[in-house]
Amino acid sequence: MEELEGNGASSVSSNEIGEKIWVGSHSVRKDISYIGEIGTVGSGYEIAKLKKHIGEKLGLNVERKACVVGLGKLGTAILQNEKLFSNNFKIVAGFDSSINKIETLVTHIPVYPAYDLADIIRKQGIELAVITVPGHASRDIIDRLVEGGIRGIVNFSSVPLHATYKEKVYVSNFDIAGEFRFLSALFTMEQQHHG
Amino acid sequence: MEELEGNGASSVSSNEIGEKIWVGSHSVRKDISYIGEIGTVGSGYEIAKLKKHIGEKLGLNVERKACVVGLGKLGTAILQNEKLFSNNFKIVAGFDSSINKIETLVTHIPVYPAYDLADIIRKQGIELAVITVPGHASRDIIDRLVEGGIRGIVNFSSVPLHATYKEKVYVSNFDIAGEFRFLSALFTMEQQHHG
DNA sequence: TTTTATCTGTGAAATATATCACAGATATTG
DNA sequence: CAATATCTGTGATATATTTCACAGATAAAA
Ligand SMILES: NC(=O)c1ccc[n+]([C@@H]2O[C@H](COP(=O)([O-])OP(=O)(O)OC[C@H]3O[C@@H](n4cnc5c(N)ncnc54)[C@H](O)[C@@H]3O)[C@@H](O)[C@H]2O)c1
Ligand SMILES: NC(=O)c1ccc[n+]([C@@H]2O[C@H](COP(=O)([O-])OP(=O)(O)OC[C@H]3O[C@@H](n4cnc5c(N)ncnc54)[C@H](O)[C@@H]3O)[C@@H](O)[C@H]2O)c1
Repeated sequence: MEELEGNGASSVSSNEIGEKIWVGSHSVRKDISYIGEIGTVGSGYEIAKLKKHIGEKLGLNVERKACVVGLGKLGTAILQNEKLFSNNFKIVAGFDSSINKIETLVTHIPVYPAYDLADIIRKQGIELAVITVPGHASRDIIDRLVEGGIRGIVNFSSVPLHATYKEKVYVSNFDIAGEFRFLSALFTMEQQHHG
Repeated sequence: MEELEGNGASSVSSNEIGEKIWVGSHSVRKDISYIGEIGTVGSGYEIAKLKKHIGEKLGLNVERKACVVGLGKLGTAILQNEKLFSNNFKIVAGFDSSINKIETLVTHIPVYPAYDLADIIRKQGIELAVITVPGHASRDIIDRLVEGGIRGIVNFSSVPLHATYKEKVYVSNFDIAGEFRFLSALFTMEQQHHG
């Protein structure tokens, strides 16, 4: 979108969108239609209008606060990469159980001891978290995140986490080793089908 | 599985598996049945046998080589975390375009300049790659990985990559910001449905 | 052995998702 | 203005995935 706007275009067709994201124009139209009739027959979708509508429906226009739990190698890499986050997500806190880590880490983002987790999340209204603690600690961490009222979690620890639907907390598991297994399975199955 | 074996159990029912991974016992049975009839009515699945069968069908018993492209913060975190990888995945190489990075990085895993990418992958038979270069470079990197005969890619760069089906290369995109957007969308939609 | 409990494998039914096809509205061209 | 090209929104169709229900096999108990 930004790319197209940069090129001076002010509207875009379902076909163009489809090509960009590798899906059929049918699907693009159908998906967009779920959030309302906002296209113009003959010319397509007005980009600014489309972005506004999607943003409103999906709550992407409001700024949301995020935190990182577990400031090891991976956690600090993410913490220090806030430029990666689009302007509606802000990492406002880091947590670790090791006081040593907290005291030695140099970053302009406030870092706290992990026992304050639930409290700080609640007080600051943090809605999103990235978990980068060792696997054995992740179960405990998610419980406390939920206790603090977290809404969404990206879990990098090697043990897959399931948030209970009842508590309305959504979690995505990012597991490199698991993904490697999945990818291997894909291409071995392909080979077994004779390739 | 290992957990259950540790407890002395030698077989497991679809029900028990389902509880562990939060899916219905129906689904467990159906999925397992796709790779053959290996269960025993009345007592369930013999764990050792089950693991062997799944491993063979999905190619998880053979050791596969992996590499990391882009040795920045994120890339080195992954490179230095090889304990994270189960014993059938081995990171055998790292790549970066900056000679400086390559020379200063301390690790026991060999690191190479990025222009050798395709060659080294082919010669060493590397099948899997993790991309952790800045977004603008990822398109080029994937082309060269494919050229070198890569089979699977986990892409951390912020631009989503699609491997062409024709070339039979599978890619998974791990995008934290994107996942945050997705999670936000989930819980805002829930709120709009009145919660 | 007989009875009862357990558990798999799978056809069938129910859902969900993706794809298609086209009426009808707008834009563009001459 | 008329004719043609473009493009959306959506009902209908097709495909895929989940869930269900149960026959029939094995194990355990009596
Ligand atoms: N750091 C994170 O937490 C994080 C999280 C999610 C995604 N990402 C994404 O991962 C990527 C890397 O993040 P980072 O924080 O490690 O950045 P970084 O700048 O620390 O590292 C990037 C590395 O890639 C190397 N590089 C650049 N061009 C290259 C090329 N053509 N070939 C080979 N190597 C090349 C650079 O020399 C550098 O070492 C970015 O796209 C970022 O958006 C980062
Ligand atoms: N490093 C990677 O590339 C990578 C990739 C994928 C997944 N992971 C997973 O991410 C997790 C972290 O990886 P890492 O390499 O950063 O490990 P790490 O050991 O460098 O960091 C773990 C950090 O978590 C902290 N911690 C431990 N228990 C805690 C608790 N109860 N509360 C708060 N903080 C606690 C530790 O003090 C440490 O700083 C691991 O589960 C790993 O399997 C890592």
